[in-house]
Formats: sequence, structure tokens, C-alpha cells
Amino acid sequence: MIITRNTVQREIILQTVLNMDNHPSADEVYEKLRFDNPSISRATVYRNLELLAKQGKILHIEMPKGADCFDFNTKEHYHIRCDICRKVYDISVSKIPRIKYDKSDRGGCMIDGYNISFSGTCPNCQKK
Amino acid sequence: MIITRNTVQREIILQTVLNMDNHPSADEVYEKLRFDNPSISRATVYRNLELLAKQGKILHIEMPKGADCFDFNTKEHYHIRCDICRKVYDISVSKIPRIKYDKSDRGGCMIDGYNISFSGTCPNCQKK
DNA sequence: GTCCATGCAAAGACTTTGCACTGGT
DNA sequence: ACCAGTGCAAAGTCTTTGCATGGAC
Repeated sequence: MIITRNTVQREIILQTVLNMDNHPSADEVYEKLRFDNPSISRATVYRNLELLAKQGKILHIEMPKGADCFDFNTKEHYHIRCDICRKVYDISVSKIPRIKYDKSDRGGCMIDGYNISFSGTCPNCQKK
Repeated sequence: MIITRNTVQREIILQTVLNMDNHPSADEVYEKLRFDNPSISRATVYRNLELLAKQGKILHIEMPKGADCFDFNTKEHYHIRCDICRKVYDISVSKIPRIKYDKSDRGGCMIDGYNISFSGTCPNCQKK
């Protein structure tokens, strides 16, 4: 268990993510909450997003190309990054079977988990 | 088809990757070839690695956390990034079934492909 | 001669960190 | 009072880009 104090900043950051439905990057969260809370610093946003994700309150999405982003939806689902605009979207692929693997790989690595991410073109960028 | 000229730089960069078996990042390729070819610039290395990957001569590995890296082995295989040292290793997971998806997702995205990447701890970092 | 490619340095995108101060407990 | 958390700015990591020059064809 991680010992944390309740700070207003942390709560504001959490609520901001919970109210964004577009997989915001840390910077996008920062820009959003800055309007009403100009004194919260970018570093605090980065630090708290990481913490909140560790606590399981939000989802930390890590994908190749472009910034990490965050999701209020913590249920398992899959994402696609648009090759044009780099934004991240939910994707509705019919059930993906769990990949089986030995925790200790023949190469000597200890495997913790894996990540599946899609790439393609989002609706907006298709129009262009 | 991409029109390209044959430059010594490009050939040196290709040969350097083909002679490295550790999934080097662009910077690691640069540092390696710099020893014998101090006049080749970092930008040229980045540009050519991308081009060579597009031509299918090497594999461009894109994973969350840390630099992209490159692989002389262009056959399909899977990679793991060590959470400690951030290095990338091959992994020998028994056959992973191909994921089925519709090219056009319900959300409106056009899906080009997907990527599976593992995370864990490499042999070296386990010792510590 | 054309124009792709290079070298260089600067800028850019994203994130982390050091440090003094603040505020939750 | 203690120390986790904050704000700020600087630094760090990885990569791209603008531009003048160079070299493949």
C-alpha cells in the first residue's frame, strides 16, 4: 500500500481525467485544468497521473509514438493510435484471447505482462 | 517504390545494424559507427534507419518507454523491454495466434495493424 | 545539372528531477 | 513537527527539421 496524503491538486487532477473522454495526454490534462486552476504545475500533473494510475483509479496507456495518455475507463480494452494526428482512440475488437507465456523466458527474462496496441487512421484524418 | 541513391553512409549504417545483435537504438548505432566513421552525423543515422526499415532491410521496433530500436532480424518475432534498464530483448513465446479484426472499426477508425510488446526484467537486472 | 542526401546546429515533443517551500496528518 | 507533496525552472532523453553544401545519377 502506498501512503499518500489527500491534496486538492490530486483530487482536481483525478476529477479532470474522469471528465475527459478523449484519452488525454498529461499535457492535455494540464492544459484543461489550468483554466480553472492556474496555480497547479505541470510537474504535479505528471506526478499525480502516474500515482493515480498506480492506485488503479485511472488507466495509464503507453503506446509507441507520441505521448502516454490516460483513461478514466479502467476496464480492459484496446486502443489505436492514429498515424496522422497521433491521437488515441478506443477500439472495439471482438474478444482477444489471452496470450500464454512462461513467466521466465528461455532467454532469461522475467515476463511481467504484455501490451497490445493498434495503429491506423482515425475518422477525422480519413476525411482529409 | 522509393527512389534512393546509394550512399556510403547508408551502406555503413545498414552494415552496422546487421552486425549488432542487441536491438540497438538509433543513438547506439550512431555511437557504434562513429568510431570508424566520425564524419557521419546523427541526423543521417536517424534518417537512414527509418528508410532502411521502410525498405524492409531491417526491422523497426517501436515500444512504449524508451527509444525505438532496430533489428537485423526481419522475421516476425516478439520483444520485451526491461523495466529496469530499458533495453530490448528477443522473447521466445510459443506461437501467438493472429488477432482478428475488421479493417474498419465500429468507432470509425481504419485499422492498419497491431503490435504486441512484453515487459519484465532482463537477466542482468534480475541479479541486482 | 538535377535533386536526393548529408552535416550541423537548433528546435521540438515529452518527461523527469533538484530544490526550497508548503501544507496534510 | 515531520515529511509527502508542490511549484518552478532546469535538465534530460529521444527525435525531427531548416538550411546550406555535397555527391549520385
